[in-house]
Amino acid sequence: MSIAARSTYHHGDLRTALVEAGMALVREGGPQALVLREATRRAGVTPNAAYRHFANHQALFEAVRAAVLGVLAAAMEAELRQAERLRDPAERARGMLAAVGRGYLGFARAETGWFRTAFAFGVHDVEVPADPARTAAKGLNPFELLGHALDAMVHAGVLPAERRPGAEYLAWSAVHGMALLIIDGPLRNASAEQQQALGARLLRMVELGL
Amino acid sequence: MSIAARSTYHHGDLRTALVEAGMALVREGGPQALVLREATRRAGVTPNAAYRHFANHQALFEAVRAAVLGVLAAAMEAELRQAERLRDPAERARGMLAAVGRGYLGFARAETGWFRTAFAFGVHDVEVPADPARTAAKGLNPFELLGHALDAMVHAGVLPAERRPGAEYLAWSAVHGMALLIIDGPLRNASAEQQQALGARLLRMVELGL
DNA sequence: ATCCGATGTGAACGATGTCTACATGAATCG
DNA sequence: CGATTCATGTAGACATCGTTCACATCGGAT
Repeated sequence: MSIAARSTYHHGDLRTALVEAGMALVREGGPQALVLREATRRAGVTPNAAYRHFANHQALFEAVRAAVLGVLAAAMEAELRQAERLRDPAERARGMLAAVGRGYLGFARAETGWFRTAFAFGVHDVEVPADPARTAAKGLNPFELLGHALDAMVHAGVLPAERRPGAEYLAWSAVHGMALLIIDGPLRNASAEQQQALGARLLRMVELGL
Repeated sequence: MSIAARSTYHHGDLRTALVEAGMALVREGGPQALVLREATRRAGVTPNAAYRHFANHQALFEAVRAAVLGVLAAAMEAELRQAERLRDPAERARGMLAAVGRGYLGFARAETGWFRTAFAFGVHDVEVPADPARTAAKGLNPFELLGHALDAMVHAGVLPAERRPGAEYLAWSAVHGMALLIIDGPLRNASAEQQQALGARLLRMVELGL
């Protein structure tokens, strides 16, 4: 449905075809790899056709980023579901925070190109992606998932309520920063075990220091 | 020395002229704003002249980044010098860690374009910049300054020695992540007071959780 | 004084984002 | 059912960018 030459004059659903081509480009190569002309090429269409669906390159990029954020959210939710099985409420709440962090870091390591794209030049507002198919049931974005975990911690008495406001920024800072150190920074050559160990230690630091 | 048309055929010191032009470009506009041809234009020189000093665009970019890292290190050292005045060793060690973090976050807020450039697509190895004039006496890079502060904490008994190894990654993660949230993320619209308060709280979290 | 290596110039190529004008065809409406 | 309209795609062009190849110019070593 992407590279194939099309018989009909109209494409059918060029918009999503372009976004999907963009996601493929960006998956390896990161944000720089999103070149409008190549995306149209893969969709079997003239470069200008893209302008019927996106105002410019940046608009296409934002659409791709939104889709990528949906994938990230799904990865985080997958981890969350495991933690939610824990019986003890305090244990579960702590597990949820760790799960959110693990999902985030794991995604950064496994899908570097996508991760870089998701946060290229800023986290922005982390909008919920428009495509509901790619989003999990609740439709929460990564940031909201983190808030969810923190709420659970307060509810379970693991985190004092007065420290709840703003806590997502502290936790997110730590995890996001480590993700960058891992994919591009001094930890990029560390073994997977070392990376995971440091990640776990970071999450303990956050939990302790919050 | 930059825009001026030159009378001599040879420029004199085109290499540093290009780096300085690049720094100006990147200061506003961030990494994307470093366009080779514009840098040569500002140096009053033909585009190809750049290739006598840099293998390609990326090489020029790396040179600019190195210079920017030097400025960042200087900003951090300025903050450090204030903390080093404290008498009580424990107090001083803790103050040094906070100073390093403050310098980092302050630089990110004050020089967004430069900060983005310094860490565009990865922290890499954070090399010491080649230009000694821009570097402070010790010639330490940002990462080493952080290690310095942590060493002081161990020495002062504020940080258990067994937790020292790897601690720079945890601290850097937190501070770097928050810097990104501030310049591009959900905290970009927060007031300077809120940003500073969150920064201070983050640093307390790190100190406590390390 | 002469040569030569370092440095800068000139013209060109392919690629990219984007603009303006034109072509096509599916849906709407008489 | 046929004409028209409007969303969608095409054609061609432009400015800009990074980069290459051949040539020009100069300053310092011989």
